[in-house]
Amino acid sequence: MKEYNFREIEQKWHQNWVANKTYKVTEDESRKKFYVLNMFPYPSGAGLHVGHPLGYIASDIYARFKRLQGYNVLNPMGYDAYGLPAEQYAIQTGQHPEVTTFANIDRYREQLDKIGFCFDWDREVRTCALGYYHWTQWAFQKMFQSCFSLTPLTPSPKGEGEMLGGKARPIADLVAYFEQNGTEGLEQYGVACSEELNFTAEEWKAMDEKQKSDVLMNYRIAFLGETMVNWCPQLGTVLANDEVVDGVSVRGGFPVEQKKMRQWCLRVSAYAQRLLDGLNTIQWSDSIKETQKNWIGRSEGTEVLIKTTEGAEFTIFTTRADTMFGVTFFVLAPESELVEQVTTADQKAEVEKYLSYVKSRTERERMIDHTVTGVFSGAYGINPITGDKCPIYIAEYVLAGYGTGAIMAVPAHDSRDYAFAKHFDLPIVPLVEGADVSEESYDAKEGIVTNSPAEGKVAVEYDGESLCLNGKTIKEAIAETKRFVKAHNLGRVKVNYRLRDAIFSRQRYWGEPFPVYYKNGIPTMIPEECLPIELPAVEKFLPTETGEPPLGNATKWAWDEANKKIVDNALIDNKTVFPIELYTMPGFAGSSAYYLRYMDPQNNEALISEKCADYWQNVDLYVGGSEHATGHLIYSRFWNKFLVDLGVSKKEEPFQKLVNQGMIQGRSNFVYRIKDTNTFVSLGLKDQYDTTPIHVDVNIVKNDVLDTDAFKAWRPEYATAEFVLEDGKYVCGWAIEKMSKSMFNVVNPDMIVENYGADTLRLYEMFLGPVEQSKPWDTNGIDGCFRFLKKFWALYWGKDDQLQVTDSEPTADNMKTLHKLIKKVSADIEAFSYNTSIPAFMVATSELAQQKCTSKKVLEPLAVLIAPFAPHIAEELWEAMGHTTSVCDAQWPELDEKYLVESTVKVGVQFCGKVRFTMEFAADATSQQMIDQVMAAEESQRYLQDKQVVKTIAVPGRIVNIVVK
RNA sequence: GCCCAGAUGGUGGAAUUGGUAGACACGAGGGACUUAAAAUCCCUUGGCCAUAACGGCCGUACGGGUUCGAGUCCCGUUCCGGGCACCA
Repeated sequence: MKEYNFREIEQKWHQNWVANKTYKVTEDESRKKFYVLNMFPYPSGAGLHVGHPLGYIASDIYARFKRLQGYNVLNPMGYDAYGLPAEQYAIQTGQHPEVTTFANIDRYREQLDKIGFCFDWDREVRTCALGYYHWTQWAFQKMFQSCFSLTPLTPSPKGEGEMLGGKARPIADLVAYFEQNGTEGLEQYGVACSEELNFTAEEWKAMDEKQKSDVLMNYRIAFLGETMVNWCPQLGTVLANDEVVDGVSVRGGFPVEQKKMRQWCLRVSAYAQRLLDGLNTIQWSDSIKETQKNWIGRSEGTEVLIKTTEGAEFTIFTTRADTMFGVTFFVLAPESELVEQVTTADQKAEVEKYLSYVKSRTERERMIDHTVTGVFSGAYGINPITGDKCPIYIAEYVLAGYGTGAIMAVPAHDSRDYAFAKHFDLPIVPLVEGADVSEESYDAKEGIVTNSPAEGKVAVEYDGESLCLNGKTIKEAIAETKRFVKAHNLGRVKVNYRLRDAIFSRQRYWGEPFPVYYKNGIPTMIPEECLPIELPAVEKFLPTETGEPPLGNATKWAWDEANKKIVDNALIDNKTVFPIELYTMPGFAGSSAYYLRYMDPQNNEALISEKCADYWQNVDLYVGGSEHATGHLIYSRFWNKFLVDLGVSKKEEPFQKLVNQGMIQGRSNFVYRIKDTNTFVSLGLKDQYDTTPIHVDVNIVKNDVLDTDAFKAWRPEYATAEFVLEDGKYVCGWAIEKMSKSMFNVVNPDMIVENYGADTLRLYEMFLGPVEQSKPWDTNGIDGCFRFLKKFWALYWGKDDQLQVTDSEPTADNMKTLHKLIKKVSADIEAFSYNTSIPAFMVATSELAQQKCTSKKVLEPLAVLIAPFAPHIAEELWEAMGHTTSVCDAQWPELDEKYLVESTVKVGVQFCGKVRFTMEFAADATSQQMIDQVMAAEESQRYLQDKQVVKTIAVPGRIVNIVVK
């Protein structure tokens, strides 16, 4: 029989695919499109390990399957090429990050090519390529030139249907509005802003350029904002919220502090509602939708205006409007501007002391340490519902960044307020029937409201009406209070989101430069036709001595406005030549719209052409890790929605279906050295000695048995190692850990491909378990898949290297095996459960081998079925069977149920719910026929003896159960 | 604290969605072929009891429940993983 020479086969087909451009994709209106995408990798210096290709293989199978079904499949790949590691390497070595990045990309490409993916490499994108980041810069400028409002600021000519949740509009519309009305009446349009401003049309017209620029910044979607940012001193840059976990940076784990800085931001918060609503229209896992919902954090509540006895006023936000009668104090956030307005003269010293204490605490300390602290402001607020005067406190448990930075405290029904009240000995007034608040607060949102108002008391009257909530459920009480507050103008119903605007600038070198220059302090866009603005060369990649970002080292980084070009810094005169922005964009800038660029990667006129956008629409299947849930997957959705508003992107949601592949963990091996010796003891005997476990390279261990010679050669200090063996073998211990160099548990795909071939690797990665599940890599099982491919190969080859595929008619058994497989595999791929298809292939292969099937009518479709999983072997067999075109262009075999119809079925016969034996029934037997047959059967008699039949249950084709007593 | 997902042999994992639990693979044990090794093939492999043979009982983290019948549905508990977290 002809040997399965995978090395020869795979090399042959790699060359063939390149030569024939087998995976080239073009827009083809005559065929339905299907867009499969993987999260593109950051090309790190370590290269790919066996975990990386998991998602690529899964989506490659899907892409190949869809192509076989006749779809025009887009399955591209590229590189998220800007990033910290390359920059840090550059700082250490002076090597330009582009050099290391390109070297890493080449290595990635080489590794990827070995695995046989059907990527169309002509569509490759790199975020650091000029032709690519052109459009990142362009999108930023469009965001700068846009504001966001719920309804159009100009009457729309056709009264077009408005997008629920608002959309981006030209900032010019807002300027026109200001010219006419100032800010008057603006609130009814729902314009997203950093803070609410008030001016008249005259005041607007009287403003100078700088003032107008500052006002508009308040509304732009990409804006320069003075905000609290996550500053990481060790990294020398600010970070977005999703880049900080537990007060330290995700990359490097360095402490992060809060700092007020002027930074570029994206008004992601404006899209909060659309981001939330969109989740209902996409096929993502519940857990990731949940994560995004939490991150967006919508809460519906009420804002109420509170006046102080001193005449100041502030607004509080509450989701529990029903508890207005239980308010016993108010609390302001220490960072809030209200503190200054409210604090009385005689409490000023105390308050200042407290504020400096709060300032001294780091974000991390505040997060971990929840002890009750606070100070009395000296002022009292008047509860507009009850008329009661309650003290106003300042305390760090109230956050400035959420709601209005001020709350009403209801200690009876909020655990935080409760702790505060206990500490400062403030009254606690319960409002829910049966609630016991002597030990803790009653936070639950269920129960009947009482004590609102208390017996014998009457709430404040407005227009002859006063609020009474007694006897209502909490839900009803909330609704009633909202109505009352609104009706009497005491406040308004308000929705708040936890989602913050994204900080969009970084103090780094290796990122997209901003196409912005500063014209006498006014940030100004470099004209669109002058884009892209190329990242300038610098000598050093560190910040400058004066603390400016690395781009401050660039000598040619000034904008000549008249000549529209970049010139030497020396020419800056702030009349015609101006300095350019020194910040660069963050990592998520380039990765937010890359899926669109794949549709039309070479286009220099636009991000994508209208034609390509219309054809490819959005990603049908997106595969990637769930760790991007609150980062990339939010930013991308935001960015896409903005581009939809611009008319560039065609679908509200960029990724219709999302599959999160699990992480591949490492399986480490250990040897046990007897203390103070160079002798190693096998796992089973180690307890007899005093040993230290030592990580050993998993590549010199097979099935947990150490190759002792390889071990001696591994490191010089082990050259003289001695072993205490069990059964003549050295057995290693093992543990599941992260795959990393330091644990010597990294398994490289190249090695697997070298030893077993790409097809075996692909099969085995899928066989390991569900794609979505995290699991340890264990090379041990791979032999099973390799053996299977050899058996599969053997189906086609007879003696003397001759193909044994004949034109003979297939038997009924042959067809049954084939169609069972078609049914199973088609359903599995569609459901992304490849791990169960491979066993199906194994079973079918051994069945066909047993049947001695040689019929072309079976073996041809079989080769097509395996093509998505093991494309090389499929191509080889396809060619051997006389085809001159690629198996990729074959037709996915159609299922014919008629081969699966059984004349008889085997059914378990139960007595009293327990299966006692199996019986054959006619496939179309009715329940009654089955029961009759069971009753008459000889086997049944022992269970029926002396007993009475109580009940009979039969499901045709499934089960018969006789209950006896 | 709140929300989400999960727990099945020595191991990775199947189970037509309420109908013969443990497919398939690894590992282990036994055997065949071979001078030998590799490769290949065959048998056994959840636990306990039993046997010349048939067979029986227990078993899907734990405790209850619904049902003729539960790995699957419901209630409670434990453990592991993920998200959010002074968000009012």
